[in-house]
Amino acid sequence: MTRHRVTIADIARGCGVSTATVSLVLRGSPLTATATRKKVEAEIRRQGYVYNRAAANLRQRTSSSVALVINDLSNPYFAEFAAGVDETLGSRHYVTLLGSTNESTERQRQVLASLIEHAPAGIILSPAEYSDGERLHAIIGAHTPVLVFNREPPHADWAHSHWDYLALDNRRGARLATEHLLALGHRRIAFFGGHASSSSCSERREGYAGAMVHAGVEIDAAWLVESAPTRLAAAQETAALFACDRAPTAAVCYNDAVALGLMLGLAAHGRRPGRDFAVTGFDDIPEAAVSMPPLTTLATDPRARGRQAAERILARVLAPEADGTRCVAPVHLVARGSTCPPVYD
Amino acid sequence: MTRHRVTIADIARGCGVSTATVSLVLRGSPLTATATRKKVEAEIRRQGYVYNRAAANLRQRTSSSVALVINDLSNPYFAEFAAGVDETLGSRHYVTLLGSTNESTERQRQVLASLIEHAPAGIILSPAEYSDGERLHAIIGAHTPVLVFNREPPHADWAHSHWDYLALDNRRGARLATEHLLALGHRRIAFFGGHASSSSCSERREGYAGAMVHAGVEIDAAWLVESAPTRLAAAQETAALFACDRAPTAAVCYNDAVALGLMLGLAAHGRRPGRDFAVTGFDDIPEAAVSMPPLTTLATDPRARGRQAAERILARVLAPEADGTRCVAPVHLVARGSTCPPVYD
DNA sequence: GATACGATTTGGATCGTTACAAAAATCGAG
DNA sequence: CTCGATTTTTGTAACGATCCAAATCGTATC
Repeated sequence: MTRHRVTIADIARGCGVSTATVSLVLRGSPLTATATRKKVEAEIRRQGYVYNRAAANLRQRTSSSVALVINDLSNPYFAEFAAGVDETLGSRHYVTLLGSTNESTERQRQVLASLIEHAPAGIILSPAEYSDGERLHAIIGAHTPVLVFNREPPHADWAHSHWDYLALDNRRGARLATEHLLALGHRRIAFFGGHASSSSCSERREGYAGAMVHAGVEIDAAWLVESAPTRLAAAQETAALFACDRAPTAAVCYNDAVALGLMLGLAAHGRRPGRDFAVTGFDDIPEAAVSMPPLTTLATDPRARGRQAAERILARVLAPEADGTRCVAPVHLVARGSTCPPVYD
Repeated sequence: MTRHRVTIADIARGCGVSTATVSLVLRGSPLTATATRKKVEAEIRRQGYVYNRAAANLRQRTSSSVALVINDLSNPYFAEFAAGVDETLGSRHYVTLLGSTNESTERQRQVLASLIEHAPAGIILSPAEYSDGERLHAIIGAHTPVLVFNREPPHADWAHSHWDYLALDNRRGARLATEHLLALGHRRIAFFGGHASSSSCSERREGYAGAMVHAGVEIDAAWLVESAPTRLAAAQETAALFACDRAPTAAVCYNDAVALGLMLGLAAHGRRPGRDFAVTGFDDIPEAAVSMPPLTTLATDPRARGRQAAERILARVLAPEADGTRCVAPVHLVARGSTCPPVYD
């Protein structure tokens, strides 16, 4: 256990060739004679040599890692995203450097500073809430390609940076959900949950408002309810929906967690979601399909988003000078039991 | 963007000192005069230098990373575990190398081989199902400390290896759940879900059987039902419970996913969990608290387990020669609405 | 003003690998 | 056999940091 790590020098010595030759064999170069290659490979197995990629990266001024910084790993949506990222990076022989920030910008700063010292080829960043674009630039610098996922931090000067952006089609998703409810006959539709200051929430609100305006329905200010994007916070805000005169008969929720929380809250208020109140979510987390009632929501396929993010950052690594691109991933409505025609009190 | 990476040589040149001095400043050595330190620090900021930890690690023959290999990242339980690991590693200035295997031993082999080339200081491994201990040893070799989490692969020669092991107290957990049901008056109690070949499932079955025997209740073979440990598979196996004469009135489930699946399946069979059939889970995933009815289960605090795993692997890195240790983490019963007294048909 | 001693600074070798240019080995043709 | 053209192989200088021994700098002491 104490023996030093086996190096190519040990292999070279062990079978009477130079380190350069061993290196060629390791990289499968066609420059080596078959006989020597066989000999070297045998010695490698005999001594249990393992390649030191860090040394190779240093010499070649390359990197074989990509950093993945996630704001909330305990959210199944992001966990699934991370799995997708790792899947694609792994298949391209990159390794994933993980950092989770728990939605703390301070921790995000530390995590990024630490990861950058490992010289990742690129960074996939799902920013913590309230992140600031300028500040992120200052921490990361201009040398590492970045793909920002999901949220758009304010003050990010996209025009002049080379950062890429990947997000969901929040507007269209919320519009689809709203149109679905309108088609069922609802007119008093709330937009429930999320922090309006976040880009994803405001985009979803825009989609919702767009559909309402298009249908000629005026939005009552009391129908816009904020909450932290968690189940618990959402459940606690339920009462706010019924505080006004023209109480809504349906709600477009910020995401599935909020929708599930709202359904719990409704039960506590004696209303049955899917029977006398309609609810939609956003994300289609696994739980949505099996909740009671099953949740009508917008599928976003986080694992596919993860794969996509990995593809894009690797593409960017190969073409660092290209302008930053913005990509909006499609979402599609999955209608389930949580939506029903309106029932008025 | 094309400019080469700034190195300590650039800093040294930029303020007329040697690279050795810059290195001392970077490491906060007390050997440097205050004036030069100030000068060097200013130059570092001016040029936007970032430390290259890979180069330092190479020279020092150290490592500042720990590999985390997870069998199923999309399972919230493991995602939470990963978040705990990363939290502790980050606070100790280590970086997490992530690898997810999706329960495939083949992918696990690739992932481990790739991660080892990055010379992690240690590996935290939650093995894919059907992993083999000997094979894992062959892939990883004897030089990297390993902490195995959650599952115990067969053929692992713990006595002679230095590998550590961290698991949940599966036996006690299942015993607590079973005793809880017995105390409610149940006698016909099933053990539902999981693959009996896995170590965690067989341990839980032992705990269940122990409690039953202790209470003087004989177990009907028809009460032992296997299923893949997913919600869907569990829901589909529900019928198997009611195929026998003496149908059970309660079930101890392999884990929460299985329990939630069973509750769905029960509803489809016209039985109401928590009213006329009692169900317990294992893990206490966030969803358990908010399902309908809320699930009685065993809390294992996966984030704390993650922190614990990180602590232990770092301790092992400092003392590589010590014997491998086995540690069993406590679990505790959380009684909720899914358990009720028995109702016979 | 020479000496000594602690406080700072520094050249140069080194970690494990690869790039490059040049050397050595091999081979077929004349 | 010799010669030129291929194949193979190899010495050596990097990559960016750190270690170590030795050099340099003050400045207090006699």
